[in-house]
Amino acid sequence: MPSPTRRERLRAETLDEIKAVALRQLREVGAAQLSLRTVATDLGMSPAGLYRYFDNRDALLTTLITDSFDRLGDALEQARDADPDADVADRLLAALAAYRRWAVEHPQEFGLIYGTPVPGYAAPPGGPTSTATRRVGGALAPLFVEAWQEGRLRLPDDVAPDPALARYAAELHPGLPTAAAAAILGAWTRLHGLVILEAFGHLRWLRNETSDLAEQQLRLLLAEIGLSPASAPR
Amino acid sequence: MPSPTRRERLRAETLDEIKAVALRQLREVGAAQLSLRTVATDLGMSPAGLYRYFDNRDALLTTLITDSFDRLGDALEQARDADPDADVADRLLAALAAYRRWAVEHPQEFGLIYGTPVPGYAAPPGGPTSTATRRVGGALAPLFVEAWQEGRLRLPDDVAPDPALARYAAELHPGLPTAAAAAILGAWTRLHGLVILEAFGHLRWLRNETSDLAEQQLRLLLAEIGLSPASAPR
DNA sequence: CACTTTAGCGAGCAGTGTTCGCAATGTAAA
DNA sequence: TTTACATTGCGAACACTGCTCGCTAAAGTG
Repeated sequence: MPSPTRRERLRAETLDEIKAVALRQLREVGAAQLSLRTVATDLGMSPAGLYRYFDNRDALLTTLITDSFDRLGDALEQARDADPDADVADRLLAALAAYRRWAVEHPQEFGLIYGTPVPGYAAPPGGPTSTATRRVGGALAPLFVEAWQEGRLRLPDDVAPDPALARYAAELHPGLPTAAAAAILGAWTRLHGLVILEAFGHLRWLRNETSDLAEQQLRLLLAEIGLSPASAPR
Repeated sequence: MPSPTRRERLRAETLDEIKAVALRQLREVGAAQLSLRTVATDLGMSPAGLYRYFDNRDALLTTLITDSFDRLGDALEQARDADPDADVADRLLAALAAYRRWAVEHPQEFGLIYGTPVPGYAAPPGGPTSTATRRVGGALAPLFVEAWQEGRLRLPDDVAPDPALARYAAELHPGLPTAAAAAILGAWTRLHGLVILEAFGHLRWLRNETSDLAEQQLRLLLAEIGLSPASAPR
C-alpha cells in the first residue's frame, strides 16, 4: 500500500463528500429528482466541477447503487450472524426480517436498487453492480444450504429438470439437488415480492401497521419450506 | 347517453391520439425519458397545445398508468375466463401465467405501474389509479375463493389473528377464514416477486430462457397451496 | 347575426445535464 | 530553484426539459 499523496487523499475525501451529499439528497427527493446542480451547490462547488469525479449523472447513480447494495449486504450479514449459535430457522428469519426492514427504512435506496430499470441499461456482467448483486444473494443463500445440510429443507415434488436451475444449485453447493434450488428461488421471490410491494406502497390498502403482517408472512414463507422459527426476532 | 357534439368528439379523438403516441413513446424509451415536446411534435402539435388536454406531465403519466392497469386487468380476465369449464387450478395457472406474460411483454408499462414510486406521491384513495389497482386484484382473487369453496385451498397452520387480514378476508368473501387470506396474500406476493424480478432483469444471471423456469415456479406456487394444475397452459 | 367558448400556437422563463477553454494549484523533474 | 506537466475547479455557454402567458382563429350558441 503506497502512501497516498496529498492530492490523492484530497481527491478521495471530496469523492466521499460528493457521495454523502448525493445520498442525502437521494433519500430526500428520490433518484429521479436528484440534481447534479443541487449536489454541487450543497458542496459549495460548481456543477462543472463534479465532472472531474463522475463522467455523468448515471455514473454517480451507479456508485450510489453499488454502495446501497453494500449497505444492504452488510445489514443482512449482520442480522444473519448476530446469534451464530441460534437455530438455522431463527437465523433465516432474522435475515429475512432484516431484508424487509432495510427496504422499508430506506425506500429510496431500495427503489434505486430494485426499482424500475432504465430501458437501455444492462449491468455489465463483470461490473461493480453485478458483483454487488451477488453479495446480497450470497448473504442469504448459505442459510438455506445449511438448512438443507441439516436435512430440514422441505423439497418440492415434481421439479422438472431445468439446466439453469441445476447450474444455480451447483453454484450454491456441490451436490445440492435442483429441487432445493427451486425451493430457495421460490422463497427468495416471495420475500422480494412481499418487501417490494410494501416498500413501494402497494399494500397500503391493507391499512395497518404492516409490520405484524409482514413478519407473519415471513414465518409462513419459512414454514412452507419446512422451517419453523421459534423465537421472536430482533 | 347524450349525442356527443362535434367538438366533444374531436376532443376525444385527439385525446386518444395523444395517449396512443405517449404510450408508444413510453414503450420505446421508458417513463423517465418520455418528453412532452416529443409527443407534441410526433402529433404535429405544439408543446403548449398538449396542456389543453393534460394539466401537466404527471397527469398524462397518470392516465397512462390507469390505462395500463386496465389492459393488464383485461389480459388477466381474458386468460382466466378463456376456458370457464376447466379446473380451478388450471384457470389459476392460466391467470398467473398471463400476469407474468404481460409483465415480460410490456416491461415499461409494468414498471410504470409497479415500479419505483415518486417520493411524495400517494394515489388519492378514491382516485382512478386506486380503483384500477383493485381491478387487478379482483381478477385473481375470485379464483382463489373458488378453490377455497371447493375445499381445495390448503390453509397454513398457526396464522396469528390479524385485523387487517381479517378485514381483507371478509372483503373477498363472507366467511372466508383469515388463514385463507394469508395464503392468498402469500401466493400473490410470490407471484409478484417472481414476475417483477424477471421483468426488471434481476434474474438475468440465471442465463436461460426464463420462461420454463417461471412456469415451473408458478406451478410450485400453486402446489404449495394445494392446487396442482394438470394441463400445460397456452 | 353578435357573443362566448375552445383549440392551438409562438415566445419566453426557469430549470436540467453536459461541454469547453481558461486559470490556479499541486507534483515532480531538470 | 526553476521548469514542465497534471490535476482541479470555474464561468460561460449549449441543448434540452416542463410549463405559462397572451394572442389568433375557429367552433359553437343565443
